Amino acid sequence: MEVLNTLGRVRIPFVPEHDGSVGIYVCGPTVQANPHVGHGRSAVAFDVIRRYLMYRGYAVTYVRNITDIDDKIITAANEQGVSIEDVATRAAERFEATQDALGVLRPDIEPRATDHIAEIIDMIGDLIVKDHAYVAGGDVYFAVRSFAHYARLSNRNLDEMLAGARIATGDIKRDPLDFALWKAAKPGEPQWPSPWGPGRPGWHIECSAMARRYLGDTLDIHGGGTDLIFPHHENEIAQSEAVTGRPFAKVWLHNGMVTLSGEKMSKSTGHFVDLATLLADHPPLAIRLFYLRAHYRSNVEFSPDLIADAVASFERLQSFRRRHADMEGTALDAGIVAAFETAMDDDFNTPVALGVLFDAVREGNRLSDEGGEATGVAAAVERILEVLGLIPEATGSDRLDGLAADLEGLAAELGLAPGRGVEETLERVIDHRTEARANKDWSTSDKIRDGLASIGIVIEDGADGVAWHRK
RNA sequence: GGCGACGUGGCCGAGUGGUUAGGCAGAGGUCUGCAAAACCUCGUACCCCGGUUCAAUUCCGGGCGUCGCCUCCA
Repeated sequence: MEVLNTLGRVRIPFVPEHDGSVGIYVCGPTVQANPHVGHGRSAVAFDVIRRYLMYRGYAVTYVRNITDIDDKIITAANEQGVSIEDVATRAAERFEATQDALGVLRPDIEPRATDHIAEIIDMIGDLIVKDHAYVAGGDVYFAVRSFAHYARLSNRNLDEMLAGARIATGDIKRDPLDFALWKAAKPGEPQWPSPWGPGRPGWHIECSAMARRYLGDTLDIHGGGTDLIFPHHENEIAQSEAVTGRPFAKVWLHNGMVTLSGEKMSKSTGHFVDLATLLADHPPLAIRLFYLRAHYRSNVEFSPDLIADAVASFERLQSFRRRHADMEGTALDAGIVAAFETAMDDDFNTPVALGVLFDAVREGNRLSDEGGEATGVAAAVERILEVLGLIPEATGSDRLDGLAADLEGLAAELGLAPGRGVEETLERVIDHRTEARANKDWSTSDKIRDGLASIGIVIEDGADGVAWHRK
């Protein structure tokens, strides 16, 4: 298995620190507002990486933080006249709802910054003792120049950065590039006691503290969006390595951005599409498929047409699964599985993996059309879909929940008594149509099909009977 | 300006020094009462200019263009 490490931009074999186990830390959201399509992309990218590592037999510990204290949360709370806990809790709930819908597995550990103030304070204290940080007023800053490897991840030159840096007037920092580890409390802001006076953590330190707490000094994989490379991940490296003297992460993986008419989606500019809305309007896993069509590292353009494209593509997979259900216990087609693994071993190349998947789908359908044995192919398809997280919850799409009244109405129109349950009512309606077809009463037959379609039930006449599914 | 990524058929999107990516859309066909689903066939694509090579979309150089980061950001 090979991955492209952002650090050094080199392809390297993936070898975890400890045999058989992998610790992953992914930067999660700052919970201040509703998630947009870009947040979903990042979550899905690392969810697939996690699932594939598990598939490959690693014991994965997946940590994704929630940053629940930050300037923007405070601003939002003040604007809405509620507490920061309210803002954070509500935003976190919405975030998790979208994650669930996208089929993103819950993290093994989901630490919150405000639950780790003690670890944060310890780490800052350590940095001061080691002369990598200094107190100024009630603030504490990291002294960037004290860390020789600073800016190695983003490949920047400190002096050139300085030339272009904003000069804040009256700055108490020793160097304009220094960043805050601890911010002195301002009136009306949430605060915690510390050796340097009451205050709150700066933005980057919580990730260093929490990653170390749960995964130790060296992470196998650290992930996040490309927009976090500088300064966030750069600062994490500086803080963590200055304390431990060990490499902070073996591998850095970064997902590309989602763009909208060519430009990055971004909360702050208002240039974004709300994720929950998108998920409500489409099969959520079709959105997941939309993300997976491009390699995780590239940027991906969003548009309604491209979503429609992904929905149609997803429907093809669904149709295949309906046709090839009940594959339990079947041996997987080895060639297909091997091709899938080759694709994923190559830096999690999901577009190629999807190519393998759709090749297999065509092959399976062809075999079935010819009356051949497609179970091995179908079982392999199912396995791949599982690893990619593209199998819908059984409880959702093909149940008749909520359609009882509609179906009974339809039955009544046809002069049929309702069945004992929705299923049976539908059965009676379909039987009635089958009878009509047998009598070549096409108008009745088509009317029933249209009626069912209008309540979201699709009828397909096949060689071996009538099949239905929900749209 | 610095750092990084990228320019592929109607759209999206992999990939390779010479041999089919894949998806969506489109055309024709098979099946079918019709429809849907499915299958078969069809598109000789690789920003421009040089260079290396028997051979370049793929390697090298230059140009043009797009995007990301350099400030909060997945």
